[in-house]
Amino acid sequence: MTIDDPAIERRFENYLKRESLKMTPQRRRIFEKAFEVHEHFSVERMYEWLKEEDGPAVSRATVYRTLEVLERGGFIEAIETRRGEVVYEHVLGHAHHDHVVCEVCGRIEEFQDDEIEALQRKNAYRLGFVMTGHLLRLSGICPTCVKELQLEGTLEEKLRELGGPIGLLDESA
Amino acid sequence: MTIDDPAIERRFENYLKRESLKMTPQRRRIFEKAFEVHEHFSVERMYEWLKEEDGPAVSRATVYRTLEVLERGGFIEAIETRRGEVVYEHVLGHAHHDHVVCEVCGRIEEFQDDEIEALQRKNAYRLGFVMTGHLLRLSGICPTCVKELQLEGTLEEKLRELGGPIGLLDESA
DNA sequence: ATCTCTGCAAATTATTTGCAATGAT
DNA sequence: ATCATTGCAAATAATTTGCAGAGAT
Repeated sequence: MTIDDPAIERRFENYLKRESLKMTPQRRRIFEKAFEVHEHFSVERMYEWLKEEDGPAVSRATVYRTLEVLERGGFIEAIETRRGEVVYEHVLGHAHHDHVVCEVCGRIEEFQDDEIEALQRKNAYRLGFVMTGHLLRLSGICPTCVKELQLEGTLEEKLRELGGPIGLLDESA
Repeated sequence: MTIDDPAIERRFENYLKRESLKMTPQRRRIFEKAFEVHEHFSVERMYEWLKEEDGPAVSRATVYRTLEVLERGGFIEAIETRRGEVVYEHVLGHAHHDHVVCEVCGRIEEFQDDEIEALQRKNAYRLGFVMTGHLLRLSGICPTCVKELQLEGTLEEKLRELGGPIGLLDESA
């Protein structure tokens, strides 16, 4: 673990205690890995990591179960990349942020915008909702891919290949 | 179909032609149903609707395949409700909008905010991305559910039951 | 006539679950 | 000692796919 280690791990222990859950070697390994890496990870990747490195074995089922615990506790967050793909990232208590995902290479960047947050709350409130959370994910093409695509053809062609919505655009047959 | 029928259906036909796809009775049924209903629907629900009503039979596989075509064409949009649940809604060429989903009952409301859209674009641009789309989904508790929950207990208790992140909140053991 | 679609059933993929043994408090 | 957790393998659930026959242009 790289940042804030003992503090955050103690919180995890406290959390478990408070919820009458137990600290096990498996949970510790998963927790530590989640905070050690600085990438987004899927269930499968976490499972692979732990299998490669040595330490108490961790089954896939346990990874699923533990990530769920971590998510409930607010230690990690799930991000849905595109339909079907779920990746996680740890939360360090640092300010919340949202993501921009590159449609081409999958690269994920983060950003944070208080104005957007405020406007979201305003809109929920206007509809009578108590807002409890949000998911904001921008899709786009990252600087690197934009450059590459421009070498090969027009951006529009490429967007088309990516399966963009083009049915509503033209009136002509 | 209720709104703008012939026009939108002709667009669909054009789209198919342009992509060398064929108009089949199955595709027509699915398309028309998608624009007839004013609800969000899942693959399964669409399948059930078509099975109940009469007309040319449509298999589940075809529903999957056709909804994908419709999505690519921009005729419908997929919304991911919560992890795993995907529902669709038709697009009428009307302004884009986002959603607020009730955590308790699943009710979905829509809103639209140009300021948010502009800020999104700004953030993507700042990171060097060409923005191609976005997904914004607020979670919350709808007016009805808020009322019900207040009858039974504190909102906080209930949020806790819903599995809110509570691990990072308190420092104390 | 040609090339796409459809339905079916099998295959895949992702995730969940029952249960007996193990381990944490 | 008690009660939660683990691993396994079986069970689910959701979606995809191969293929032969049917259908659209």
